[in-house]
Amino acid sequence: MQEEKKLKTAEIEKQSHLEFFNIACSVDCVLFGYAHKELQVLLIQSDLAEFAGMWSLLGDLVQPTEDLEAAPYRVLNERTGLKDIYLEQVYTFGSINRHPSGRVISTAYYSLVDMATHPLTNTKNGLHWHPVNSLREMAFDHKKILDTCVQRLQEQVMEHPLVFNLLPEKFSLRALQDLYEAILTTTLDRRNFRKRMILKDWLVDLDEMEEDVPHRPGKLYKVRPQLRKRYLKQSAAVRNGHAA
Amino acid sequence: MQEEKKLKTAEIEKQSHLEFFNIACSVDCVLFGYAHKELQVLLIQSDLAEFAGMWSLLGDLVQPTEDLEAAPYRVLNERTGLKDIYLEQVYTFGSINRHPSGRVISTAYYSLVDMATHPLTNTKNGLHWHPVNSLREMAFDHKKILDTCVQRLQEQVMEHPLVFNLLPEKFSLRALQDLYEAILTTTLDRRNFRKRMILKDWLVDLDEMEEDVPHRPGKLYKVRPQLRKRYLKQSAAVRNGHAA
DNA sequence: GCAAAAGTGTTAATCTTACACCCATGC
DNA sequence: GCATGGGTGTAAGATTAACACTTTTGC
Repeated sequence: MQEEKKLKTAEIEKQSHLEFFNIACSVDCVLFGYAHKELQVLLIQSDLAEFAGMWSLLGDLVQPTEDLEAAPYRVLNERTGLKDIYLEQVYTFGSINRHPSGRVISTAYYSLVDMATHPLTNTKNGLHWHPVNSLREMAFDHKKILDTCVQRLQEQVMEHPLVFNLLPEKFSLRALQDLYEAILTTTLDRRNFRKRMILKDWLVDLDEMEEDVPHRPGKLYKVRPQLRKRYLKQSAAVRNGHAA
Repeated sequence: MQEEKKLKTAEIEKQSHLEFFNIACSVDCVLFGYAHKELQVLLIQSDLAEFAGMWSLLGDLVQPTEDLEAAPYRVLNERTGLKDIYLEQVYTFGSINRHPSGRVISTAYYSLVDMATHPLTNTKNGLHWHPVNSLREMAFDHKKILDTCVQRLQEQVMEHPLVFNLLPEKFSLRALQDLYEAILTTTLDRRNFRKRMILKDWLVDLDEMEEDVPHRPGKLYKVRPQLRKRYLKQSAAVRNGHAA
């Protein structure tokens, strides 16, 4: 008993000097896409035996020479080629045993990525888009991270013009509403939705119509250019200035 | 040029193996108190030469053997003796140069602490309560952290029954309103404030009156006991269950 | 002309804000 | 009785939610 206590103390003593820096910091990116009227998330196969066959988010260790907030931009860029789009920090996960091969604290970010204009450049390690709502189990605590990010996205999406990266440049209000319904997993009243969007003043009426639709064509809109700067493909300068 | 590149590559190579774990993780706690009708924050003198004479938040490195979220509870407990009260993670700060003596990534938490019933047990290193609104400069990036936490507190405070730790068990609506005004740094309409509080159903009318006031005494209220459990002094079990 | 989706307005309910007078107490 | 803050209600405005019919196109 006494012996055991002494050992423990010694161990803690040792750790307090050598192992404080034995915690690694990583980022995990929840990259949301949109296809087939469903919200998608970019996943990769876990390379750990413990999680064989399970999907994981895109993550990487934070480099000693990069700002924490630069790390998810790097991951995003490495995986999709995208450089300067909206990324939001959501939460930091740090349970002792969340990573089987060591102590890793991970900060989660989410972003919205246009799957259509940024096709994956490779499918190594099973990199692929997966419908968010058909995911049950994931590697690490990534299901929890994903859920937290989906919730945050849902909270933000009505207040901020985030979603326009997920649509082509020209889109109909119906397409926009479909997207919102996919994100919020509800149905929305068409008239109220249109009123709200008009009120928000995020859209520019293009005076163009849908073509080749088997019904009455809808008007086409685009997002106001200023908003594109702020939330979508934006300059590095703006991005850095935005960091909280 | 070529030489330099080679060196850099070698350096990065080295870092990728040895120095990934050379990033330390810490937590910084923004402990809010309330006195003299002002929001206060618990500060300590910075022990670094770089920040001589400046105040800093209470922080500590995350132990290798504790969950990230356990760390702020430990810091809180070490400084105030409080064990189980509401702590919310706010944001993680990780600029390369935020800490002069090494790479430290810090996750910020805030909490609300009753200064009256939990007086400081020591004033070592200048530990003291400081009015939030008279702080200009702080050590590290702690002013930014503080500002972020104040903002989060302001966002949360009307939606959640957070503030009752900052008042005695029995309080008048006026005292409650003073507190809200201190937190939000606005004035509030008395009638509308009272209506809102009644609507929220957070309070129990004690059928008692203020005493020894030089004017008409007000009714006394307490917070509903269930809410005390959820947000205030709560059991460790509840706390652990609450972690996001 | 039929199927399919676009487009459009009004009403009721709710919530938010602004605002003024009488009341109870200590001195 | 006077100074101080306690206590109360109402009306206007803004926001949100519910709801149905006509129009345009492709086939």
